[in-house]
Amino acid sequence: MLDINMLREQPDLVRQSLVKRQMDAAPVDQVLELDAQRRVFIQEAEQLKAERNSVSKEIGRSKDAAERQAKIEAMRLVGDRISQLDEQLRQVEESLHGVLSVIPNIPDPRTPLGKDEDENVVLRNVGQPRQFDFEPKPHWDLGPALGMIDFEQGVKITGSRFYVLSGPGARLQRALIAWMLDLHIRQGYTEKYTPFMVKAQTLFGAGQLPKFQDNLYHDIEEDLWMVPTAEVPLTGLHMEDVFDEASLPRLYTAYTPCFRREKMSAGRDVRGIKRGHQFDKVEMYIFCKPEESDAMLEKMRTDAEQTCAALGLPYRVKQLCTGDLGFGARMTYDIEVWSPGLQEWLEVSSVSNDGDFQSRRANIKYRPAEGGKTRLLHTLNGSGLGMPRTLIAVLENYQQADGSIIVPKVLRPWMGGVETITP
RNA sequence: GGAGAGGUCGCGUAGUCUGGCCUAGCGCGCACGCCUGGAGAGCGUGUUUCCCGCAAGGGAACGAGGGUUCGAAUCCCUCCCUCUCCGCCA
Repeated sequence: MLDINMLREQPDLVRQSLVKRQMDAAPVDQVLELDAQRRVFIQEAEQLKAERNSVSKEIGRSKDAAERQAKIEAMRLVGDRISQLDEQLRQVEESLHGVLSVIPNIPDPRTPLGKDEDENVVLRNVGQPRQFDFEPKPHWDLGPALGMIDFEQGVKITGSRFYVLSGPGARLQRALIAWMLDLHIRQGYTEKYTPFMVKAQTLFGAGQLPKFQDNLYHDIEEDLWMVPTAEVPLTGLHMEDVFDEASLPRLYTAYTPCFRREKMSAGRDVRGIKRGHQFDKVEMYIFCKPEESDAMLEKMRTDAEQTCAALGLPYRVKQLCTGDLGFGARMTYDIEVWSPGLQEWLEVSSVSNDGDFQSRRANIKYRPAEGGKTRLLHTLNGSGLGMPRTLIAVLENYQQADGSIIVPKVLRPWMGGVETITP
C-alpha cells in the first residue's frame, strides 16, 4: 500500500507510475476525492464528540435535575448526529481503503520503462547451453518413461493440472528442497516452517488480497486461505511487530507448497509440470532497514543465482520492466533457466524489493537505534527456486541419449548416492 | 467437543461487582538529569500508537466487532485467542 501522504503531495508521481505500469491512473483521483470527503466528516464528527465529552462530564457533576435533563436531551441529539457522521465516515473510509489497496507500488526509478514482458531487459547469460548430439526430449516424455512423473494419477485423484511424482522423481524433488534450504542457511538465512493456510489479514499484508482473490483457494468453513507462496506467511510472521534496529536485517528461508487457481492462465502451459495448481517452492525473505534494501536485493539475486550455478544449469538474469513488474514490487530480477526439451527459458526465480509496500500493509516497523519515532522497514522476497521448473531443467539438461538422467553432483547426498536415474 | 480461568499503556499487575474523579494507578524495565573520582544505590523527570489540525488544541484505541447510555476498561451480545482439567485423535 502506498502512503496516503504521497498521493496527497505528489499525485502526479503516482499517476505516472500507474501509466508506466500500463494501468489506468483514475484511482489516484478517486483517492483524493474520498480523502477530502473523509476529512470533512472527521472534522465535524470530532468537534461534536469534543462537545459531547465535555457536556457529559458536566452532567456527571451536575446537581440541578432540570438542567441535567436538558443537557441529556441535547446530547442525545448530538449523539444521533455523531452516529450519522460516523456511518458516513465508515463508508468513505471503506471505499478509500478499497481503492488504495489495489494501487500497485511505485517502480524504482532504475526499473526500465517497458510495455510488457517482451521489454524486460536481459542483463547477462551465465553458462553455455549444452550442445546435444541427439534430439533432447521434453520432461513430459522423460519423466513418465523413467517412472518419475505420473500425469494420469494426478488427474485421477484430483483433476487437471495435478500430477504425481514417483520413485526417483519424488526423491529428486525432495533432494532439491533439502539441498536448497541448506544452501540458504549457509547464505545466512534462518529456516522457517510455517502454516500452509493463513487468515485473510495475512494475505492482505503480503499484498495478495484483495486484488488477487481469484487466484487463491479459500476454505469457507474455517475462513482460511491456502498460501500461494511462502512469501505470505513469512511476511505475516512480523505483522504488527516493532523491531529494534540492532535486530535487523532478518533473513528467512522456508519451503512450502504453493496453491494457485491459475484462473488467469487457463489453457496456458497445460502440458507437463510447468504450471500446476499445487507446486513446491523454497523462498527467501528479508526484513531490513530502508537504506539496506538495495544491497539486500543484490545479495538475494546472487543467492538465487548460486542455486542455478551449483546445479550446473545455464541461466540468464533479467530485469523486469515497468509493464511486467509485480503488484508490490519496486524492482525485480527474474532468473530463467534454459529448457532444451521445451526450447524455452523457464522462470525459476523472481527476486523483488518491495520497499515499504508490504510493511505498511502489515504494519511492520523498527525503532531506530538513536531513538525517536518508529519507521516502516523494507521487505524483499525471492524464490530460492520453484521446484517443478527446476525439476524440468534438471531432467532436460541432464538427459542422456539412452533416456537416463545424470543426477547433479550437489544433490547426490540426498539421493542415496545415486548418480544416474535409469528406466 | 465439554467445564473453568483469563486477555488492560515494553513486561508484571490494579481497576470491572457499585458506569462519570480511569488513557488508565503501582512495580519492573528503559531514557535523560541530579548526586559520584567512576559505578551502584538514592532522588527527580520522562517513557503507547494512530488520526484531524498551520497552530492552539481535539478525536480514537483497555483482544476484535456490535449493543445499551448524556457518558463504557467497567453493563449486554457475538466472535477470536491463551491457560488448566476432561474427552477424542495422527
